[in-house]
Amino acid sequence: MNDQGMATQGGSKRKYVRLKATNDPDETRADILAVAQEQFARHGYAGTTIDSIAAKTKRSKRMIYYYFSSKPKLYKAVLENAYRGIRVAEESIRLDEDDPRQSIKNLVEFCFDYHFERPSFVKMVMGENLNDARFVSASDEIKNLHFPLTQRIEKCLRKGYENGYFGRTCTAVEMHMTITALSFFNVSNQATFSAIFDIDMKSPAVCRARKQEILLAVLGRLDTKLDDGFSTEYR
Amino acid sequence: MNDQGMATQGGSKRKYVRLKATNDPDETRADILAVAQEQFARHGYAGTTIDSIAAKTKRSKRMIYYYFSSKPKLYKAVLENAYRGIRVAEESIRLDEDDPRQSIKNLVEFCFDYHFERPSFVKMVMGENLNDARFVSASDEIKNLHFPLTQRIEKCLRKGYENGYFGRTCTAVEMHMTITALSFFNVSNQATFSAIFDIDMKSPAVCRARKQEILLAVLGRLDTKLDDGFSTEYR
DNA sequence: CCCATAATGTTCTAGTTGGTACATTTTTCT
DNA sequence: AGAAAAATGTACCAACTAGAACATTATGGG
Repeated sequence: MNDQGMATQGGSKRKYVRLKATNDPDETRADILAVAQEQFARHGYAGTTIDSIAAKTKRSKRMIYYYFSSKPKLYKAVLENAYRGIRVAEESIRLDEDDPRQSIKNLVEFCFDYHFERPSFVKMVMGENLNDARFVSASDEIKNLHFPLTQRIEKCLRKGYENGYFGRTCTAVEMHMTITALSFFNVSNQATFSAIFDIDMKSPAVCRARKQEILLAVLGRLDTKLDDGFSTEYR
Repeated sequence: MNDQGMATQGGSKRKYVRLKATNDPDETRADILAVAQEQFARHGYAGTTIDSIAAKTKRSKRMIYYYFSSKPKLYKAVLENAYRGIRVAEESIRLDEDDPRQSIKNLVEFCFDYHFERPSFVKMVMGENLNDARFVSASDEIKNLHFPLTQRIEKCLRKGYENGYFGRTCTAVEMHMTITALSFFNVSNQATFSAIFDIDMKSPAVCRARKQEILLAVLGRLDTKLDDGFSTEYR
């Protein structure tokens, strides 16, 4: 792989990429990053030791400091990499279907699947929240990554409301939060929920049912007219 | 406080409770437990040091080992205490209203508020999930605490469906999961969401709107008939 | 009032962990 | 080929941490 001598996606600025891989900084960086994500996700920031990362790496501990300088900087690199992943993936969601309900369905399906298939991303985000989002707050890159999606959702919601597909509407951020919450929780709290209610939330059947459930709640939110005889205002 | 010489709620088995509080095991235990919950919630299991707990306690580190033997046992005590708290509180939710939609509303409101007001409980649960629910799985007490609520929810859902209040129904566990997910996420991911979308999710206005949003989704789920022209089956 | 015991304080240690100093090999450029 | 620079390996340390050893005080029954 990468034996064409072409530039790699990594941050290396060398003119010519070496063909032999005895010393391979890009590979080393990527290796460290992948192992670090796995470890930080599983054991949290404090629970992860640089030694444990190094042990699972093809290179030595020295390399972690060589490329990432310190534990917090390594963590930050992992986190930004993770957020970049979901934001890029979101671009491919189809939100311009003729029937906006189909767009919302696409959104739910993407969100559910993305989280379900990437538990270590979910755990990274959980870790950040336990840490009061210290690293997310400090990263301009992460904070500037979300605008596109909410704007597209807003467009979709407006279309659905104006064309009479949705009886109600809500803000794009609220919609995004609802869908994300349901998709996220399905993974983030899988361990305790599975243990307490004695179900296997990873099984295809349960997973399928849950996805359908989420879709019903989300579409129900946009569709319902329950004003008849029951006020939803809080007393 | 507790100057009547009556038995305290703690595990002490002394016949007579001391009136002076120079040595006060119940108080010491409770103090340690509260501080420990706060610390474990904020910094996770690995991130919390016994020394840091001791420093915030009125007593010394020695007492932590005196009453709780080890770090994992202290953690387990904190966790069981936290779960006991919510299960007991759940008993007071009114789920037998004439209008089952009101029951569901009560449930949503309770769940939302309980989590919102107890971020450290939420964080404990997050920590457990990051740890693959190791302690929850090992605690029979926690696992046997949930039955009452789901049974009551099921009764409420059946009544609502049979009496025509709900156009659809679902299992009690699904309903519980949906409501919990939305309420839980609102707290668990507050930090990253607030940072990324630049909103203050702790403000009363945002909080109120969010609660309403959740209620609409949940009731919408039970109410909607969207079979007209749009199938929710996955293709 | 005295003593067994419960409750608390102080000091130390063995093991870990983030990070560094120093040494060595590999690659690139001329 | 040979020197400079990049990449990697090894050995080590200072700080921290869970827990234990040892010492002391407070309490309540007789």
